[in-house]
Amino acid sequence: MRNSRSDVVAAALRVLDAQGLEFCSMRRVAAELDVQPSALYHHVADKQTLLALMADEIVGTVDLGSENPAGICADLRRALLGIRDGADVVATASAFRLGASAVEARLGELLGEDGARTLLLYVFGHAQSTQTQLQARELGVLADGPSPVELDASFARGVGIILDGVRAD
Amino acid sequence: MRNSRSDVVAAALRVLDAQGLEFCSMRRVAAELDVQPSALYHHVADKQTLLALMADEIVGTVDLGSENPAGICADLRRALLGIRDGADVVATASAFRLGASAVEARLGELLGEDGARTLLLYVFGHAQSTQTQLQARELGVLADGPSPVELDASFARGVGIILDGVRAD
DNA sequence: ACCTGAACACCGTTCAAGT
DNA sequence: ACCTGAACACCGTTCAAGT
Repeated sequence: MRNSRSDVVAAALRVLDAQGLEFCSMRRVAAELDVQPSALYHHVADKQTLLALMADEIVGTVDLGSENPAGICADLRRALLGIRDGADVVATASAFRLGASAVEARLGELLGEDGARTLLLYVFGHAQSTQTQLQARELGVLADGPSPVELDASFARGVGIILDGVRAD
Repeated sequence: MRNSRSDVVAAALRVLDAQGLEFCSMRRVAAELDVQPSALYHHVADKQTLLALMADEIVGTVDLGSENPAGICADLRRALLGIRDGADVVATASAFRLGASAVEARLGELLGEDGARTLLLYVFGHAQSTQTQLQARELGVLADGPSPVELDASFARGVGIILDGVRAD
């Protein structure tokens, strides 16, 4: 046995974190494993499937035990921001199978379907925008804009607004 | 004078609507204009810039006169869904310059910054997910899932939740 | 089962040169 | 000012063939 499917996913996540989604090509993932590009297709149907598996891995670390929706959202955000372009990867993959995720199911139990959906879309959107801004800042493309602390606070306020709205229903 | 910058943007929007974002390449936009790919770089710095101009065009049709935030959101959604992959194009482009858009400024006047931001991220996320689902349905990849009417309703409920939350603040 | 090697049909972008 | 032609360094994916 040489490489397994999870070796491929792990290598892809390493490439993602090191180079970003733009450069996370099948060819670079193959190179990370010292293997020809075509070898990947023995483990994975296509790139889209690989991205979905990566998304599962990223979201899999979220703690669903809590009764506190704001806590779950914060933990999801932590997971998304924990790897380069994580929000993009998960948002794109989830768009294809919203309702399939354990996080949405758990939030649905706590808040109802509409609340869960509203909250999730907000968390993805905010995390995506945060990650894009922080990267632009690193590249020196963007000088101004909110600091990380301000972004944390703005995230929390948005979650608060939505939770207030769910309760007001 | 042969082609202008707006000719390029218009051609790109035609290709986008006909083929989708995945196939909206610089080479295909050039072909749409009966021109070599390299000719586009006389009008536009790179593909990212072209996508930003397309996003401006898409969002430019939104009516900002109304005092009613829900109405503005509905109109923004109409604009995003009015062209294939419009939500994706605008969401990606806006991530780079949130705060720059006229829509966010107008919603900010009506609701405050946090409310405007929360609402906008939700509208983008919902429209993106809607567009992905409808396309998957067309391709026969997805058989079940909410109908267009149900998607409209779920959108309206999400907007309602957020507006209730803003008022409860 | 897992991988190589070679090929196919694409990309975005640059740059000298033409009109 | 606007465009061509040619090139460069990439893509994702397929498929026969090897072990």
